[in-house]
Amino acid sequence: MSRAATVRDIAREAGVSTATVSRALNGDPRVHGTTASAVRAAADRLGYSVNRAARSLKTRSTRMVGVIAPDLATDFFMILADRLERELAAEGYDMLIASSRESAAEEERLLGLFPEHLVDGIVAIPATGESDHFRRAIARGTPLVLTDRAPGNPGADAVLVDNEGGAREAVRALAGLGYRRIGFVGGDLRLTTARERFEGYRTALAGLGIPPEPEFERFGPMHIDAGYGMMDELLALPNAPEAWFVVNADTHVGATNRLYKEPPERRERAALAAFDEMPWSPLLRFCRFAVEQPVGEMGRTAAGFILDRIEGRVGGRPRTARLPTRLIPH
Amino acid sequence: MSRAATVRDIAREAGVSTATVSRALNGDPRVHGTTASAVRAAADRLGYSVNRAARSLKTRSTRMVGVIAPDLATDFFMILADRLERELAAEGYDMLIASSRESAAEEERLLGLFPEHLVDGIVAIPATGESDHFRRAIARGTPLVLTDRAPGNPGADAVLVDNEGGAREAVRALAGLGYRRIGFVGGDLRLTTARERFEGYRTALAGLGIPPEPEFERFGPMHIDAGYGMMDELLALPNAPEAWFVVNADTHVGATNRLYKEPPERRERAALAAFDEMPWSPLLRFCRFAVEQPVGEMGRTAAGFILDRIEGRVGGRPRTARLPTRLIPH
DNA sequence: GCGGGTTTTGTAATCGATTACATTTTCCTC
DNA sequence: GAGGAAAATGTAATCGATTACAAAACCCGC
Repeated sequence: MSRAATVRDIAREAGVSTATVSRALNGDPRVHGTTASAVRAAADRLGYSVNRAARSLKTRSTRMVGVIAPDLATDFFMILADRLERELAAEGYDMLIASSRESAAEEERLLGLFPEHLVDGIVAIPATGESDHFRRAIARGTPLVLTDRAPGNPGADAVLVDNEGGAREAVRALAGLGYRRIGFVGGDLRLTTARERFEGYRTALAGLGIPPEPEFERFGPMHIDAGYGMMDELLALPNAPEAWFVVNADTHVGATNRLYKEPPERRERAALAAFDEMPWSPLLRFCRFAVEQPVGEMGRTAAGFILDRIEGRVGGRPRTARLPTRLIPH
Repeated sequence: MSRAATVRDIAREAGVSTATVSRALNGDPRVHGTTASAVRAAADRLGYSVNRAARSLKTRSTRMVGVIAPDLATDFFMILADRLERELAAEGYDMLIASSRESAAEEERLLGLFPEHLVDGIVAIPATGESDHFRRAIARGTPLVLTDRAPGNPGADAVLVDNEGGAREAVRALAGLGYRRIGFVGGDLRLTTARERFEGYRTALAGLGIPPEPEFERFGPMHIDAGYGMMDELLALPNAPEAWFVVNADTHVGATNRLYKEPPERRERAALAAFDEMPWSPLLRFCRFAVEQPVGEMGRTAAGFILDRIEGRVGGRPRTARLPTRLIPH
């Protein structure tokens, strides 16, 4: 392929200056209608497409928002990204996603890579409990919104859900079915989501007058295998729980998988309540309740926050939204 | 925030020229070790980070690969993206994802947006049966690799799976359980995946001496709701199938959901075989077989193809990889 | 301490689009 | 048709990093 056409080429082709070309193509009302059409025609003829590197070098804006997610294959993150994308598209912004692969170091690298004139702002789903790199990014002036998790207090806008309340409700609902021995299949307590859901679990038990039983509380990475493993340990206890609160969708799958291996009489009585309502949640045998997160609302709020930052509509004080969950019986 | 530091600032700070700064920061062996350290120190002191717009304007390369997926919330696409990302990261490339929202028009827009000096090449999962815009992108010189689906024959490299064989095997396996009345819960035949899987279904029946029954064959968008609807229609037939081949993970969820609503005696005998092995597939009640796609291998192959194109290691003739699936009994 | 090679560093052009400022053209009104 | 405001266009600087080419510094043996 030959060299791509530039404004210069169009200027020559249309017999005008590069200034006029640039203005015509960007819809500047100052160029005469006739000239504008001629320029557009020339651009079409040459198959012109703008060089964004050059443009953003000059304008310092890209109209793109970057999203950093810990993992591309985790449903919840991508559903959130999907909702966010719709909102941003409606405002004329494009969205780019990159994965931090659950690593704070990689996250920091992306936090540096993205602003280097690739995106105007960043929406991140923090990968770990680390927060210093977020603080540094903000100090550098990067418009930043955290979603789902908010480690430390890096002074960024944040869009969160009421994890504590959601978990509390779910555990209460299990108790409402008559269960007293309720296990906790949890996540790494350094993650705010995992910690808050654990607090909800504890609070619910306290409210029900059930003393906490440390043996019933398991923690691990919020993945399928860990869910399986934690359920395995809980089932091995001499006086095992019969109902479980499960911290998210992945652990839910793992825990369910493990339960399937139990003898029928034990399975019969098993009941789960899990965070995250997924399309397949109602199909999982033991799932009695799911805590639905307001993903659409989260996307909408995050889009609003980041656009406000980018377009400078809002001052230094960080905003936090804490959205309610909804308990869904299955 | 004040203006970000530039090579100029570093040059002043370190008492050298911008050329030396650039060379030092890019590890050019021609700069003296002592000078290089001094430059790096100055850069650190000023909190320098390169302006990629400026760099790629000059170098015409970004070491980034763009991925266009029809939908961010579809597991299979994101798992594929995840595997691809790992491969690219290993080669020092970053990956950016954007969603075409199942629209050829949006796909075309991204196909134009991405190369404008944002990425060096594109890996796309085509959204529709359209292929002209892919052809045009290639004509423009954009390094492009198609995955999963390959509409038309746009002359791009493609990484595909043996959809026909996978579906054939799955239907045979259902027949092996004794079923003769096997329904097809399918997808839009304009998509190569849907079409090839349908061919596999037909071929399997033919091989088994079972005459095709058009009433048993349903087509629609490959989504949960459509899966539910198609299953609904199939169950309403006077002499309904008792086993079903389901075209992908989403329709699988929908179809299963619908089956749950059937009276126990009918559910008892129901059996499904579905394309896509997901973590939760073994947990779905009626799923007897899943066709696993070699996602890791697809990512690896796609990464190899696109990097070969970007780095000009391969000529004009497009390459196609057709990878085998694996039947998994549940 | 001088010629010739090797390192190391510097100067200035360049990538392509945007835009401040300057200039020309158009269009009224009197 | 002169004068002046408004509209349209042009000139050239600019964004920040890279790099071709030029120049300087250093090292060596004799």
